Amino acid sequence: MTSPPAALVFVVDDDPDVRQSLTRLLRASGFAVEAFASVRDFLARPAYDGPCCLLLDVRMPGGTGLDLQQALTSAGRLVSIVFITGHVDVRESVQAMKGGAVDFLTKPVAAQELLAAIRRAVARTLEDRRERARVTEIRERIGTLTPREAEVFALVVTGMLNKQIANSLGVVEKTVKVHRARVMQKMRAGSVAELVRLAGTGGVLAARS
Amino acid sequence: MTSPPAALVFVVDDDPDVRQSLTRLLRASGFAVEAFASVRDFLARPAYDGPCCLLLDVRMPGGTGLDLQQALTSAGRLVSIVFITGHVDVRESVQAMKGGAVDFLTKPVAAQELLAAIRRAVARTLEDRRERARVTEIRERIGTLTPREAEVFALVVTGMLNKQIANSLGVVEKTVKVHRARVMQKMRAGSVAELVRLAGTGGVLAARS
DNA sequence: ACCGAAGTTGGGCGAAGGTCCAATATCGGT
DNA sequence: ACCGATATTGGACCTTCGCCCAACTTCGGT
Repeated sequence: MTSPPAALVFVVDDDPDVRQSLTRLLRASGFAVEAFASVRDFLARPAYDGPCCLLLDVRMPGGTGLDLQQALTSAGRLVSIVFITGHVDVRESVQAMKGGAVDFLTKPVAAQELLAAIRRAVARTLEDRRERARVTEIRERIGTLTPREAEVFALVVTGMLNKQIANSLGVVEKTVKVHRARVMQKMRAGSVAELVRLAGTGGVLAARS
Repeated sequence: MTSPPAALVFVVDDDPDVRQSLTRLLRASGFAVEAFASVRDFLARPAYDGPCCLLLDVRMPGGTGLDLQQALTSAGRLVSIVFITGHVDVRESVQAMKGGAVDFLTKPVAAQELLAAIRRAVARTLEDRRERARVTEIRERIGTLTPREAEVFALVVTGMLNKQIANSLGVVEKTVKVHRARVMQKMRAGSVAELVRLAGTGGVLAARS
């Protein structure tokens, strides 16, 4: 479709012929491709942070695709996965899907089906990473708050008035104002509404008042 | 575990023997069970809003389990599903999992595995329904807002000041105050923070200021 | 023609929030 | 012992908000 490579697809399969044909198909469809013969080889490659996805054989000597899926999840490496398998094993497919796989296809794979799955996987990778980037950004801002500021922050997003917060913390209202102002600065919030939203996506859950 | 039935499990399978044995197993484990021979029979039963889940055979004459899954989703009937199948079909399992199934088991099923899946399904049913109930409640409150109030509502959760909202709507600040007060009443929000959270779970997405 | 809901505007008052100014005490690290 | 970060408090000033009172217009249904 597009002239420049739409995304990078990592193909991991122990069968050279399969790698060959998958690579050809994907390249013909405008994707960049890097093929690996084993999970080990793939993990040796430095993480890629552009648009990409993983096309993964399930059963391979020296580390299965499901293991790799687990490993990537644990390591926090967000790469959406499309599985391909030559063996008919429902248990494996279910585990893969539970683990967040985008799709789980059986050989022989219809080209259109594969390409559609790949595109969805690339899109999901991007979306997941965007989301995580947002959360990380907010968490970092929260990290710059002093303990006291963090307390005030948590109470402000609860909807408490400065006076109430002051009572709750055992200090004077004026002090709360100072902390509050600093919180707004550090969190780069222009309003309480924004602050509440930041708290939400940042994981600072406000208890019901 | 518990003496009173923990939950109601709907078993749908065309094989009488399977229904029999599943029913026996589940009852022995403290679940209440209702068994049906077909999708049609199950759909004839009025919806149950207590803790429950669906134990569903995939292939049956007169409507497959996957069809039922689709139908329930479309109808907005939240019942988590555990599939059981006698046929090894990866495509079916993947579709089921994509459709939100809790698990997809193959015959013969290990009792412990089945029970664990059932418990997870019941828990998810409850959780999903609680979540939907919350959203519905909030949507209903939003529904009581007049058009103008809804506009003010949307702008307030953006973090705009009354004065800015007034300019944006071409009215005087005083008017905005009136609408705003009514919004707080109708939405039963005690603070802007609460209002923002209500807007979030209610689907009123505040554009970035 | 009448009535109620919705939208609008007015005044005034007290509470709350934001922003300047400046000051003090404590604690940990240099 | 000194310094910077943190936490604390004070005052003054202005803005903003929430809530009380009341009033007017428009629109749609009875």
